Amino acid sequence: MRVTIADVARAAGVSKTTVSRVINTKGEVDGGTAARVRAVIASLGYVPSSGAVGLARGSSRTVGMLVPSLTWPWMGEVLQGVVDTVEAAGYGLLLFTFNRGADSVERFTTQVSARAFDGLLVVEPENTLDKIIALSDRGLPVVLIDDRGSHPDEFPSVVTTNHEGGASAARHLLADGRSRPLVITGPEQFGCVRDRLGGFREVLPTDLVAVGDFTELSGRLAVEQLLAAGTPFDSVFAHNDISAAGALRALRAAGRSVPDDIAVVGFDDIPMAQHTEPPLTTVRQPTRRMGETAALMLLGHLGGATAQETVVLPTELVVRQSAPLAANSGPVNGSSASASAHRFP
Amino acid sequence: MRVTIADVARAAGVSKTTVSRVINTKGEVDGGTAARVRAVIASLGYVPSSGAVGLARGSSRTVGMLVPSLTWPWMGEVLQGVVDTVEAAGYGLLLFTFNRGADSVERFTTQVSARAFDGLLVVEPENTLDKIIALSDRGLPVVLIDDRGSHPDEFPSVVTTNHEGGASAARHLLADGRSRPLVITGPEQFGCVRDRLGGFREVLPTDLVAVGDFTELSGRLAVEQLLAAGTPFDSVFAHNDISAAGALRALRAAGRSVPDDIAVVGFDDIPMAQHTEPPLTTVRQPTRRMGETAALMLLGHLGGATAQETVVLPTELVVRQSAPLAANSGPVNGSSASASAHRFP
DNA sequence: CTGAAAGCGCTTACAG
DNA sequence: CTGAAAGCGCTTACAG
Repeated sequence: MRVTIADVARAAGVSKTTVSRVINTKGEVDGGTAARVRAVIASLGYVPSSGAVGLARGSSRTVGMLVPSLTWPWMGEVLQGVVDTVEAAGYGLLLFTFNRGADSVERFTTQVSARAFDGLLVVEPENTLDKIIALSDRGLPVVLIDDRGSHPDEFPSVVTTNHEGGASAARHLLADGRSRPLVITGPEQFGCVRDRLGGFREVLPTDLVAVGDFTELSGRLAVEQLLAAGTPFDSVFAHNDISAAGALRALRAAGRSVPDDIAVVGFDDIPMAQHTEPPLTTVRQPTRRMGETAALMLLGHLGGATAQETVVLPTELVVRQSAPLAANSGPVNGSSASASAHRFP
Repeated sequence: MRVTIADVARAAGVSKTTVSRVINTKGEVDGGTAARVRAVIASLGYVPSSGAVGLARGSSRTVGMLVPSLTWPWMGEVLQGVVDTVEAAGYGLLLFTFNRGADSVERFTTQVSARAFDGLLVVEPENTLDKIIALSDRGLPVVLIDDRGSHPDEFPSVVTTNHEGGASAARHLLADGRSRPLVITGPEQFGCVRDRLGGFREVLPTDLVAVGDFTELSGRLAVEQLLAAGTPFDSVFAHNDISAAGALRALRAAGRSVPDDIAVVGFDDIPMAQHTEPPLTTVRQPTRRMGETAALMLLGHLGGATAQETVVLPTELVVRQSAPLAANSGPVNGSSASASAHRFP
């Protein structure tokens, strides 16, 4: 059935050892012999069995990736960055999710111990950080894509500049003459939420802070409550684009004009941000690059490089109509994110 | 280092064969012996090496999945459906993309031949259908998630009711008293586009057809051109939600009210559809279930079931404000897709 | 009910 | 430059 290294050896009139050397370009092989072996490999369509190679070599040339959910709006970008990098290095990517609770965890841990992969990329372990630490302690190389800013120092991680991102939003609003901002945060326990809020307030102090949960509803309610209370405000900084969309909806329903009455800035720059009404000014997370960087770090580690520390990737303020460059400055081209991007180093 | 089956056998005072039998609950084993072996396995933390098991058994308990891109708005749902199903069956999922052209294809084909996985799930092979067919011919079980309606009969596939989906959009508009619809299609070569258009026109004939390419821009331009030409129309059926969003934007810019002047219906029900202004009535593709179903079909096939034919999953019209149930019937709750869902079998 | 042995398809010292 | 042999960690007839 399957063509094996033995078939190639036989057809080429050499030993399996020599075939192996040709395949892996390891050790000296006579030029003519090598050419002959290669010809046979091509004609037979021989491809080494990854399972056998892995068993013999003790590694699988595969990395695992563990994510809480695949349907979050920015997860696709992270994944794409990871897959591209991993594929380019000739590795495979084994994907796992943690969405069925204890059962998933159990199954996953088993797969790990089975050495189905050589290293692991993790997004947001949340309640499973201890499990991951245990795996890491057992010798599994791990790199964390830390979008929650949990700052564990057990393993290298890739994070973004949440503090500076918050500050950039504040500077933008300040430059636009806004002085009474409402901040709609995510869950308080997240490090990224504290960082974004801290960075924002350092530039533009405010006591109008509504604790949200990253949902559209929480953004809508925050604005509705503030409007109902009659508290004056001239801008909104939401900790993610989804809750910013909720804020936009509440403002529209209340007849407030964005950005004339109220400017709105989000966080993430998910695809939807280009399609809200008006298109959303937002602090872009470099999600794809975070994926690429984490994969590169892990591959480097597998290749023997010494484990790196935390790598910080910069956010980028993307200016669209919900908070243009100057107050009432008219329409801004919002369909091209990079064209209208404003970089803060 | 690693705990092997030999270590377990030694510690339990039995042969590797017996340990293997206990692990796989295969063949008769004395109850006491089995209990002892299990205790040793637990205390040593033994987990079989997946590579070795795969080599010995000739299968990897892993399925591959090949997608053109991970950042498309509905890909996350498909992936989630696949991963959930595959994980529940104790299989691993190896993910591949085709985004670096010939290079990716080459690398991928190699991985396949390396038997890194037992079966393959494919989304939209597009220009690589011949490659996939070749793999299938070589004995690799393949299931296609066919969102483009290319209808190849080389392997089993999961599709959705594009024709009926188009018809349901037309019935909805017709019931709302609309008679002059503009259809904004996707690329003409796609089977799904022909099906959606055909289904729509059977119910609501129209000659206002703009060939788009699934981008926001194409939706915007189609509407702008029709408005500029002064051609009257009272509704829009766009072949995906992105181009529907473009249509919404163009209508808003032109001062046309949606849905009072023009009703708009999209296709897909991507997350963004809930956040457009107004929220979008759309024909929902059961993307997650398509992923689950395809995975189930593949696993069944691997388990020895005879290969199934094409499985067709129904679309579902989700009614939101851009085209409510009756003309000018006022606000519809658009935040809960399923609550406001209208099923067509 | 249990075990010795062969075999899955490779890689890697070791020897020449 | 090349090959015989052991070994990676399992499973599976085969024999008892």
